[in-house]
Amino acid sequence: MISIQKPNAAGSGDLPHDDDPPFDLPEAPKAARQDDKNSPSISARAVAAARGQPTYLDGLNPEQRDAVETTEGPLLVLAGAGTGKTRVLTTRIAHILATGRAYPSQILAVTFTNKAAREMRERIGTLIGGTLEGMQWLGTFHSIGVKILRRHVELVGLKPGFTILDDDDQVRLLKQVLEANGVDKDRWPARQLANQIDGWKNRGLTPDKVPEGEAYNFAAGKGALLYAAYQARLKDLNACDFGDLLLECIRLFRDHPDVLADYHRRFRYILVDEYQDTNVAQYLWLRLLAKGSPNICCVGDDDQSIYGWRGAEVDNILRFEKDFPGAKVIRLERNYRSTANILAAASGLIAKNDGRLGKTLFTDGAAGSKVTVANFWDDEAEARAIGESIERLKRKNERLNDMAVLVRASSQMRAIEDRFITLGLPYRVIGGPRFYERQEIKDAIAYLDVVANPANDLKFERIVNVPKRALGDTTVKRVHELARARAIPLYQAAREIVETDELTPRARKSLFDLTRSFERWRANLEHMRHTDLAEQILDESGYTAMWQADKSPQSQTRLENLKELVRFMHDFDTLQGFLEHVSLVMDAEQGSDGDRVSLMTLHGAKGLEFGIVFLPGWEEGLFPHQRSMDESGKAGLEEERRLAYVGITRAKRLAKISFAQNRRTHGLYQSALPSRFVDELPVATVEVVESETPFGGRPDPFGYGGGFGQSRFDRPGSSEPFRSTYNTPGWQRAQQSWSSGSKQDKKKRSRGPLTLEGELVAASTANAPSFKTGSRVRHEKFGDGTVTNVDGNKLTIEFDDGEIKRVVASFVDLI
DNA sequence: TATCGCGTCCTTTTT
DNA sequence: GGACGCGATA
Repeated sequence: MISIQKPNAAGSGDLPHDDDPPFDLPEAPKAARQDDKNSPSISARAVAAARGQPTYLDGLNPEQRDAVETTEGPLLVLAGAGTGKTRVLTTRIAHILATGRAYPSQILAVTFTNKAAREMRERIGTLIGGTLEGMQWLGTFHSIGVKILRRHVELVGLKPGFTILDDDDQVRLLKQVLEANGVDKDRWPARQLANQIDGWKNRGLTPDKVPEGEAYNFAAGKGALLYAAYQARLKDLNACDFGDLLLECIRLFRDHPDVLADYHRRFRYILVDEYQDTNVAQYLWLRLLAKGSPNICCVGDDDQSIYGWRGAEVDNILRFEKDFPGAKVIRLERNYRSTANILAAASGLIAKNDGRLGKTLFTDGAAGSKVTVANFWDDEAEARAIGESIERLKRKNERLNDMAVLVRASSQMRAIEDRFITLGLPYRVIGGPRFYERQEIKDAIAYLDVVANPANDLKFERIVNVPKRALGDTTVKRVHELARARAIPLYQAAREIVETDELTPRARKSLFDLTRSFERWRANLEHMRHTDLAEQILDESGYTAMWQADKSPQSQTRLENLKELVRFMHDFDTLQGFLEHVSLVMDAEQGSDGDRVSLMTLHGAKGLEFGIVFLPGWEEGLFPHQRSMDESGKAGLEEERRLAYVGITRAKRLAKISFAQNRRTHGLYQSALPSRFVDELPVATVEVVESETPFGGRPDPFGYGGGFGQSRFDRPGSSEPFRSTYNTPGWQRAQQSWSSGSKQDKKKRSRGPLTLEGELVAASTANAPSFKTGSRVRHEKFGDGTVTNVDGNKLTIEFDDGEIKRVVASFVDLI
């Protein structure tokens, strides 16, 4: 019995449980293994059922069941969209546990996101009845990577309590590296180098392994050298970036076979979610770990591989059978999510891709409605139509929660959001800047980090002059020089430099005060609750005051976010524990209150499902995106097509595709061609719809739309001249500046289908503040303004930037 | 040192 | 259209 090297004390919160159960526990019951390959007979199941056993297998279809019960040997589960992938994965784990094949701590289960890990944990818990305990190796690639590294810190050349750099830190550090190596940081931006290095790390390349040709991509051949210098700096700082969490593990496993052997003994079963998204480093990591046990089960869908641009290798999944000889492949093709028409549309589209493993989704369900395709004059008309369509559906008792608008690029969101705001349609944006990525949260965390860990130079640099305290570049540079010369952390250098007269008196005083504050806070670390300390730090540093003094409309939200942060810290026992969580789990559940339409990118929609899905912006250049095609050619186009496939398959009942003839891009009004994907949809599954609003554009008979004639969605004969001037761009521009009550506005409202106004008035008068002409109000997005007209629950507001907008009252606050 | 105005660039994004 | 970064200026 070999015991795993004791984890290092610092930063290992999970220490007490870490080594149990011991590895030499009695073998799991052998009898249970006999039915591995063949499903138990009906009578055997009846017997089992009588003993009250595997209810978790109920309701699985034969393929799913096969995937659950084939526990031994390599297994690839090709799970099409909506075929019960997560169910198989979680049931499989429950099965392994229930049949005593392994203890929870002997199962390695990897996901990509914390959310997926969390969900899996919960669902397994439900299956086995209760909370899942002891599955310490269920997590993301990165969180498991850190866990392994923390247990063997000294072997990888790090010290206990090493820090994990976030994006900002990484770029800040690279800037220094560039400067130190005399690289012109205008010509060679740090951001670009960061991407380059991430790319190398994704492919498992250490500085010495970077192909010579590629090393020349950056700064005239200095690429690999800068990469090496960056790694050296990381070691100095006792830090690593996300890529290192895997690379260092790989190095550890290769250099220390004994350590790897320990993990081999430990992990009897390995499960991997979303295998099509793994990159080379993750693949190598898995390969090394899987050498100990053939029981590796990867679940994925080559048709949903949409992260090639960040290093995912579809090839990993395509190659699975070669990599793991004797592998069994199970296809899950029975779809439980979408109607037959939606499935057929998606399948027809994805069939245009080469190099697939190939699956044919089917359903026993109804044919359902055809996928609709509509064409609009421009992006604003498209947004208007979506808004009206949603209102109409809502009146038919559809829940907003069950609808989503999926866009290719976030720049498409603005037009749609604007429309929703005007209509008063509640919506939520998914995947916007997340909580921990917000400036104020990062700043606050930087303060806390420096208190807990004075050697964290990058965080110190982040907040040294935030709020402004007269410590500009020149001062920081001096501190840097001293730190470098003496090989000490910046913070210590700051403390020493204030003892000299190297700085201007003003800077010296200011820096002295700052270091003294940090000393004070650090002294309080011992005897104060970390939440109280956080409040003290935010107050005394002047950080809260900085936002209180800020007059921008978002400052209030920022202050609330800070409060939320402190509230969230209560969930942790120590500051250290909190910081550890934050560095890895940049993720906080956002409130999902109320009935709201979801708005997100197609990438963000992966794994989700909605009854009704709107897919706007299907235009050449936007979708497929030009850049994707320019940079990656056919592979890029195929990835875009997979993205389209992902989009359509999110829909359960209704998928509504649309494209605009004109779109505002980069501030320019440009004409666009329908996406080739539109014409690739199988004709039988599609219904071309007339624009659903009076304003929807038709191909322009006077020649403007000349370029659109090829599409089979242009029906000669049905074209009419503009029925009015409403669909001209000029009209729309004019419309923006109208105040309420104008003739056209009334006309517009009465023409269209009834709006939700009645309902909204009813809903919002309950606790509506009383707005009147002249009221000063604040809008989350548009800022402050003055009410110039009140019309029921709709306000016309002249914002301070001169914009006049009509907004539903519930979107603004009195100030 | 802080701030303003100008030029540049524009997918997707998790850890 | 708008975010960001830089250089000139107060």
